[in-house]
Amino acid sequence: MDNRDYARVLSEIAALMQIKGSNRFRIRAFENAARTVETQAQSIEDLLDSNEITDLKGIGDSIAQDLRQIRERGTCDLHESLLDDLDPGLLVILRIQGLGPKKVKAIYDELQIVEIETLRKAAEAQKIRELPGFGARTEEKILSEIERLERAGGRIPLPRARRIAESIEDQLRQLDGVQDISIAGSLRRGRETIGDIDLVIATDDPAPIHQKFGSLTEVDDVLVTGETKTSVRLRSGVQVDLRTVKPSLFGSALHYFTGSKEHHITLRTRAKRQGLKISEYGVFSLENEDEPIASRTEEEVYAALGLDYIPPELREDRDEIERAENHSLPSLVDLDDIRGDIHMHTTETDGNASIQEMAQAAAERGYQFIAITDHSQDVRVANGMTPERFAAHIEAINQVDQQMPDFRVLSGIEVDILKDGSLDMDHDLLARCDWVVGSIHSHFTLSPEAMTERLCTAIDTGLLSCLGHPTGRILGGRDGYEYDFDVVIEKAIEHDVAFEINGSSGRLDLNADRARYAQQKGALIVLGSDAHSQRGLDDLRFAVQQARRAELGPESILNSLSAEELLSRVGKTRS
DNA sequence: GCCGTTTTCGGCCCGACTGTTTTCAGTCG
Repeated sequence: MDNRDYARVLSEIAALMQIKGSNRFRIRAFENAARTVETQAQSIEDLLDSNEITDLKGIGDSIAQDLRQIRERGTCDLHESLLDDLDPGLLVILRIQGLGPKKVKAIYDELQIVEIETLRKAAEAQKIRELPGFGARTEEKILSEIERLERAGGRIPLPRARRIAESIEDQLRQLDGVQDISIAGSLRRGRETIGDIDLVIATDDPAPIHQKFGSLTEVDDVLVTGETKTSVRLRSGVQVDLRTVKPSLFGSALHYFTGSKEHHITLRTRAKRQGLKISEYGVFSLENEDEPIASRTEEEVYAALGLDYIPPELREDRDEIERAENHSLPSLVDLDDIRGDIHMHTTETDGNASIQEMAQAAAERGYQFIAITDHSQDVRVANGMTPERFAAHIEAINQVDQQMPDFRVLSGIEVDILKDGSLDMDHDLLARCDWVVGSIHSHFTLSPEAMTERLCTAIDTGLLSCLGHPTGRILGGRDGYEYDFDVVIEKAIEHDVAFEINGSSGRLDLNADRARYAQQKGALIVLGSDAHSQRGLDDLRFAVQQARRAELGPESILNSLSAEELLSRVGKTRS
């Protein structure tokens, strides 16, 4: 079992306890523990073995005991007894927006409904509106939410959400009276998947802005309208929430709507001890709740709390508040620190721009170098290169390099790591080119032992510069392949092979938790866009943002080096 | 159930909006 399996059981316990009406702080304890387990890069089973599990934030003796039982049986006493009382189908029903634990419980108690399909039929037969506390509006909402859930499904990958959000943001920015606007929520924090999009606008005249927002062509349905808040559903199925505030309150509102919820809970608890209160309207002293001490900017909000500014990517209630207090927050990498991109494709394989065009586009973005890394022949769907084609491609890349005086075009390849760990290209050609991304594109379902062996064998060739998309996961698609991360990290360190954070839309791989872990172990980290077009180069910003979530500064990111320095740092054992 | 500048007990964030209500519980973020 991997960490997600443990986290799932803990989340289910929290959700079932909600429906049962248990103590809300006990529920929160399980929610917190689930989050800690899920974002832990180190395996929970190792931590159980070494008795370090209770060192994790939010995991005490009791939950540690539950985790041991989950390892033995896939469940634990508490989980089982909750499921004796309640039905697991209720967890699915709880996902319907507008139905919280109380309403789910009422529907269960009165009508014994535990399945979406039965719920739909009951709603269609107008049985729901007869229940106490329910009405016709709630019943209609349930039906439309069920339909939406089935159409769209859960969360969407960050890059896609970002593009949708920026298009809406651009339109709203043009409106009269908009003094400032920002994307907020989990999108601003760079979470890898997004439930909905949050926008905050500073204005003195909110009414016409809410009205315009509700009538954008992308909007399918207006869900909520108030004086300060409008929620809409786009035709794409994505929900967008807009909040407007007076310009003097923009900072505190943006801070509030950026979250995370957990960051705020800890922050507010701490503030209360200091005799302060925080809301979206600012930081207040308890003596004077009329005038905020700070509200205009996020920097002022944090300063009023005696804290250094905490970047959105770190606001996850890990240890950032303590570190902001004692001035030990890391200084995070920024897109401006990036001097080059080391993973991209051209028309030679499955890209749609030439070497020249990619180099030009990268230079226009202010980069100093790129590596061209087309596929090897095992990836037939991508028109992978034979050794003959690759040899000619190296020549072509070198020619472009010579034509660009202040720019380096490194010759490279994304070579397939085959099932047995051998590399899908002649070794002398791999040794001759500048940069080798080693990636897995086949046989994803080997045993963890075989996969570990496969990766180590590939690294042992001494020919790799980095591992491309090192876990192979697809956001909202397949999970990554499993292997012993610690063993591969060690092997990669031995041969100076970097781990890529791949920024392409569906990947974000390594994810932030793993990247943080690998870097702390001493591994090298490099960012790649995996671009298949000039515009695809912009995806590097998603890799940068995951690196920021991983708490990495420019000194930990190889892309902030010059091409020469970069090459001297990796694959030192390449002969 | 967890945690500790309130430290082994007592506390655990805060406000907007909705829908079903006649003053507020439930939900969401």
